[in-house]
Amino acid sequence: MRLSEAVEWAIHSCAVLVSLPHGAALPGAKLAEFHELPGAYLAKHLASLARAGIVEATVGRQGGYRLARPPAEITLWDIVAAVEGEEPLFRCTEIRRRGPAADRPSAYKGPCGIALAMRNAEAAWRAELERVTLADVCLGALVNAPPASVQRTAEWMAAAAKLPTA
Amino acid sequence: MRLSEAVEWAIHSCAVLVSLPHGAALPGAKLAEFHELPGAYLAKHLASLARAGIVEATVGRQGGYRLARPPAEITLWDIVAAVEGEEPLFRCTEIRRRGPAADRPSAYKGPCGIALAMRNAEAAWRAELERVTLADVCLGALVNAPPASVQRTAEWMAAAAKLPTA
DNA sequence: GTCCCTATACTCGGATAGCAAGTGTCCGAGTATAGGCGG
DNA sequence: CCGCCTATACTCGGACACTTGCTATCCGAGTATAGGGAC
Repeated sequence: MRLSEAVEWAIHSCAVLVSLPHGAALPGAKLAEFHELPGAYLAKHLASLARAGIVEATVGRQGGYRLARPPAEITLWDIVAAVEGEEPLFRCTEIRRRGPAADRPSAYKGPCGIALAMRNAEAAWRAELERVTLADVCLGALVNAPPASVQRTAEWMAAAAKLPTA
Repeated sequence: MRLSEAVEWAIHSCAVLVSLPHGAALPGAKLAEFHELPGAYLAKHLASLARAGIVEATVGRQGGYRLARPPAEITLWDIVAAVEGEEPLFRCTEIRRRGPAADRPSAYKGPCGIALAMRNAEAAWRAELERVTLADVCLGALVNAPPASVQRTAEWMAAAAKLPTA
């Protein structure tokens, strides 16, 4: 079992959008070009991010994507949940209520202990993802990334971004 | 994204094996019958548990499965890892090193911050699963399960288990 | 009665199909701009 | 010269094929037992 590759793409794409000038927009095709990703497929997931209210999409000639909230208010969990869905990793099918030793369904009061434990573990995972914001990862990237890459990113962004009508 | 249904089967099956008399064995077919599971498919995953050293498999007429360790020394993570594999949920493909703004690969010193954050979250998930042992869930089940079900389980087990040659 | 041998019945394990979900792609609906035309 | 209108180019969003991995199944390799026969 593994997370969809699109999760990585979505997080990196959001990180790129952080350095977008306020009010500007960046087309999905440019966003895909920045990481050499398949544009059409990335667009599919950018749409998911838009539905989740993480990014805003504006159509038309000057259109594109921009963050819908400040980076400090977007957590990694928000992005993961938008791309993968909020459904839990573990789904209890209540097999304990089946088989030769099963009692009538109404006799099972509390939830299945195994499902509970799995749910707790998922909650810990989710809590850790909620603790990290987009601002955090961008700050870390800005410190660790090669200076030349930061420079080129700024230049590329200036050329690719669609500035608002001033 | 969701975990394989076999994870639930494996945990419940191990929980059943806890109440097996010491030295006895329970065939995979019986184990499947207890939860009305597809026997052939469950066998596939029981083999995984055996490879991981969680259960022992003995072949032959009196053969079957038994736990390889005391229930208190088997964690939920052990079972999940055995069934799903130890590969991380999130796999970083280093897309930051690609595209127009990328620097030469050797310029990227530390690991990708996003991958690090995802890995931390997974570690929290794993830690929570390692905190819960098979003994824990069985104790909880024994308390919460309907008494009639516990009774029937004991009877069924007495009939299905293959006792060691005394 | 005791021992040995053989046939049997039962076990697990890996190799083989079917299906759902993730992956990848395309085209249509909609909008802000750019240019041409009229006043 | 200025304003309006139209055609254009560009955007996103949802509908359509393809590949990977989970789901399900079967048959073969191997072993402890049970029974029969010989001593």
